[in-house]
Amino acid sequence: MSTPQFPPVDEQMSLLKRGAVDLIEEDQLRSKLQRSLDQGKPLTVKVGFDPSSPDLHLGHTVLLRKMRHFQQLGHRVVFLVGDFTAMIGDPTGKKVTRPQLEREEVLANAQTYQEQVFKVLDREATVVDFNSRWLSPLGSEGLIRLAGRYTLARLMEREDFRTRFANGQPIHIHELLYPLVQGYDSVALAADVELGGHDQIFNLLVGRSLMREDGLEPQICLTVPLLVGLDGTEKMSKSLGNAIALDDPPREAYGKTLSIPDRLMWDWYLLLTDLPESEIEARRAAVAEGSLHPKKVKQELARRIVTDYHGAEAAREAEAEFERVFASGGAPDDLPEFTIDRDTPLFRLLVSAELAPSNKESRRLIEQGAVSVDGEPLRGSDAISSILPSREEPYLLKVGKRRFARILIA
RNA sequence: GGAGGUGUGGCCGAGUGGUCAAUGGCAGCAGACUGUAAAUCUGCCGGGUUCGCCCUACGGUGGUUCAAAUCCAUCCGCCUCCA
Repeated sequence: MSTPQFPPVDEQMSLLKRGAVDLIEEDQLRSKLQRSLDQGKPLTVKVGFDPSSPDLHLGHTVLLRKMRHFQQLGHRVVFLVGDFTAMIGDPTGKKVTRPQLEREEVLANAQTYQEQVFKVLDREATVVDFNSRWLSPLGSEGLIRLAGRYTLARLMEREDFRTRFANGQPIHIHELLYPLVQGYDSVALAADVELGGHDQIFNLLVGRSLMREDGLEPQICLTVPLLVGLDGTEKMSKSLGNAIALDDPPREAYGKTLSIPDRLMWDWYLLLTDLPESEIEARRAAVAEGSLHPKKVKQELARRIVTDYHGAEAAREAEAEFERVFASGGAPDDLPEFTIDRDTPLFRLLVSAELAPSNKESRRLIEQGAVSVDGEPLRGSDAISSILPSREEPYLLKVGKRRFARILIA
């Protein structure tokens, strides 16, 4: 095994600090890096993942990219699947009746997770581990001993617990155990650094304390911000519908990126690309003084994001199509095609072609002037039951801005 | 173990016998406008319809009533307090 070549400490620090929220403690990270450089030994970087929701979006990649930074510098990144913690994690208790199945489910999720994660991470350089490896053998005795090493008062420092307690909302015991168990993972791995989202800072710090108590050198805690989603206010999350999923088709990812508020794109540049910060600043300044159009900058961002997950070719196509559809009112290339019986009234036709979910909605859309045939808008209550004459070539139907289909009248 | 509260459309939340497909907000959809799928304004926002109406829906079930989201019984879920 060859000795890894690490870049100079200052260079490492500047990459690692990019976009970080918390870095506890900066000096300690510096000396760890120095030592690793001197001894030619990589740092162990721990990142925990709860495999309960396998659909990754750009928000998750902020953390993944930071992991990637460590990998680029030659460090050892442990992708820790919280398979044990996920199994005790459900507070409603509805799922506890079938622990066997649930374990399978967790493992299946972890698998899906990994497939997506390696779009960002270097597969070769990633160590995948499972925390059940040490948490299962711990047993109830070990768990109680672990619980004896922390106090309620310290756990209640966590804002989440504090406010829930103050508001009379329930806090289940296992939730209190969570930070401890997560902290124990750090002890088990003897982590040099733990990364997480900013919301994880409390748990990361518990790991730091437990390590110190165990006589280990405490881990560095480095957090990254939660990415703000498409709406420009809430954090990106699938349930809020403001997310770009990693497996969103290129044109979706492209269009969604262009729809973010302008002010948000600087953060996205910082957190979702590796464009040097000086260049980001240069663009920002150029936009501010009016010499660069914000759309241009945002298009570049969208292109970069799509390129990362779908390749340069897909990004070019997505951009061309976006221009065609939205800037010039054209239609995309590959459209779903339907063959419809002749004499079908328009409102039924829309439903058959999956352009409207129900007859009622279909009527509404037509009345509101949302429907056009071959580029000609159809409007009004007369149009609802109108019938398209049959002909050789298919009709191009458009509903709203984004729904298209080709219709062939049988 | 005891006392009380609560369960309404995708979400939050009004409504306490008919005028309720159910006020309002959010989300969503559409139109106008725009560099944008942003912002703003306007409209729509359970389903079917021969446009008369009809069907489904207010935790589940059963009942009272000409009529129930609203009353009664029972069951289920969630929450709080006391022990």
